[in-house]
Amino acid sequence: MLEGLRAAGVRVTAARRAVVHALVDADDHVTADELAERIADRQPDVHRSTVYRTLDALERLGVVTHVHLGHGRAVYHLTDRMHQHAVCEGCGLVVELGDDVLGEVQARLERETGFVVDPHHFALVGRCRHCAQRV
Amino acid sequence: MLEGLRAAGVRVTAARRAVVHALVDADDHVTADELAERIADRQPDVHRSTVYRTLDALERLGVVTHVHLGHGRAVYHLTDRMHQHAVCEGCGLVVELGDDVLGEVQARLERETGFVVDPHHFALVGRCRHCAQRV
DNA sequence: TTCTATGCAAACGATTTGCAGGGAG
DNA sequence: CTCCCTGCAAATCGTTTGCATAGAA
Repeated sequence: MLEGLRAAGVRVTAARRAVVHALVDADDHVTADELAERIADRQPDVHRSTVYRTLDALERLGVVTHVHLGHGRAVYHLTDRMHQHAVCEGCGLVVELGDDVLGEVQARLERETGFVVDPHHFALVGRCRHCAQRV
Repeated sequence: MLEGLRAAGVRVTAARRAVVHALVDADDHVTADELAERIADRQPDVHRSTVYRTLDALERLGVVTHVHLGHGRAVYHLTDRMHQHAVCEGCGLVVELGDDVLGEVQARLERETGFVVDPHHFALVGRCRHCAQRV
């Protein structure tokens, strides 16, 4: 992957190596800040803004994708680990969904209105099994 | 509606009257800032924060609902004009959808995982007919 | 009179940007 | 040697909050 960067004319630096490693190590659903914290354990001088800029660069290369889980917080993951998300507004639980949950809806919407839904960029929101009961 | 406020133990003030009128007059999908601007035409001393606080109060009473249309901007509308939204990430176009678009998906998700989707709080994102073509 | 609602300014959280210096190629 | 990348500080955007006062009931 780092070689891929170099091939794309992007420079490979210590900060970028750190971001890539942190991403590979991460269980999914990491925020930029969480990544920055984890990186700071070993490289305290990697600045938050660099993490953002690196994530941005990786995203433009197509190897990283971000998802909005609701108010504010966006999470990042490797593109090849792509899947859809549902977020509980009660407890914040993130449910991973198959890539096809919206299949029929997407198809019908496109056929009828021409609108092409991007099911990955924003999570579905709602209430998980537990929180749904105590509303 | 204003009487409803009074009945709920909430005070009816000039600012609140203005917000309610602006909401009623508005074609859907108004941001808090847009409301504040429109109100400022006639009552320049109604502060943005008051608009936010009033919308919040109206929302707690159940007569107003807000929807997140993507990055940042939230839009408000009267609860009885409720419907689902799809937003184009290319041009910002807001498509109004019936209340049932996600019906099957919602049902299946709840049956299989217990997750109850709230299809109103966040819009579906994607690309409208026109923007979908030039990607 | 009482206590909620308001204006103002300042704080907020997540992210972005301008700048001058540092380091990859 | 050239430019991209970085750290830092400051700016941004949408929204919220603390405060002392105006005003609804």
